[in-house]
Parts: sequence; structure tokens; C-alpha cells
Amino acid sequence: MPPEEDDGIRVHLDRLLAERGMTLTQLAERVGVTVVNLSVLKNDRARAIRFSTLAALCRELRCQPGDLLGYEPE
Amino acid sequence: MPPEEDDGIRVHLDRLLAERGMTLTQLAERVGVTVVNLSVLKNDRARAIRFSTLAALCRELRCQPGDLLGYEPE
DNA sequence: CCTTTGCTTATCGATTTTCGATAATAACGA
DNA sequence: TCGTTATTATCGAAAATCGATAAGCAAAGG
Repeated sequence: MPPEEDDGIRVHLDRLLAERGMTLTQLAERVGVTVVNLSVLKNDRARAIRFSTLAALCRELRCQPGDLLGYEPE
Repeated sequence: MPPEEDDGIRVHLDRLLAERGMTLTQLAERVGVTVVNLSVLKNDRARAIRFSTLAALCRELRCQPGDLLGYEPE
């Protein structure tokens, strides 16, 4: 199996969830994506994101993309 | 033709480019994407972005995703 | 005029990836 | 023993990136 490539983008869903006192499942329902896909996103397994999904997350978490995404040069 | 759907995500490449005194063409060369695709991104015509592209942009512009992406509720 | 530079727009096709559905598993607590 | 929550995997369809290419426009400079 090829090694997992890491581009340096981090998705800080954990932090936001904790700050909002919300579970991943709750967020999934509100945002309209499955908890499975949200889990993938949260654990940095996603390689891209649709702006529609990013917008829905920002809307429900009342935050900006910058609160969700971080770049960590390796 | 179906109306352009707007999810509220804005890509502030203009601002970053101006701050860095860089042209879109120059950035395209450094990042490794065509100027065509960068133009699409800059004018909010993209519906998604790969993290590899986002990371490359952040690297060359020495910025964070939050500097590049904004969410503007409609 | 003519050329160059910078940017935009469009189309095509290949490739990549999301995303939903589903299922299996595990940890935790009541 | 349940129920909740989360993770991981697989499958398939739909969506979108992205490169290549071409055409066009505007501005600047000769």
C-alpha cells in the first residue's frame, strides 16, 4: 500500500466541536452530510473539499474557513 | 443555462497577489497549476479545491487557508 | 499598427475525489 | 446488555479538478 501522502492541510473539527459542545453526529445531521464523511474530514483523510460543504460547516459552526482549516508546512 | 449557484465561499487571491506584488501568471508558475485554473479560482468559479492545491498556494503565498478563503453568508 | 503581457472564458477528456449507503467494529456509560 | 458515538472499509455514482488548447480582450509600449 502506498504511503499516505500529507499535504499539510489540517481540519480542526475537534476543536470547533468541543467549543460548541456538539457531537460529530449532531453536526452531520445539521450540515447534511453523513457522519462517516465528517469523520474522514476530521481525521485528515480527505484530499479535497467542496465549497458547498465548507460553507455548510461554517454556517452551522458559525465560523470562518480559517477556523476550520490550517496549513502546517512539513 | 442554470443560474450560477453561490455557496458563499470567497477566494481572496486578488488581495494576496496585490500584497505580494505578484501576478497571477507568476503564481501559477510557482504553484504548478495553469493560469487558467487559477483564474477560475480567483473569480469564485471553482466549486471545490484539492488540499494539495490549497497547500501549494499557502506555501507560495506564505499564508494560511484563512487568508485565502472567506465565508460570506448570503 | 504591431507585439507583448496579463487575464478571462470556453471546451474536451482523463483522472481524481467526494459523497451516500452500508456494514463491521470498538469504546464507553447507564 | 443496550444505546450512543465514532472509526474504518468497500462499493458505485456523481461531481469536480486540472491540464491542454484555443480564442479573445484590454492595456502598455514600441
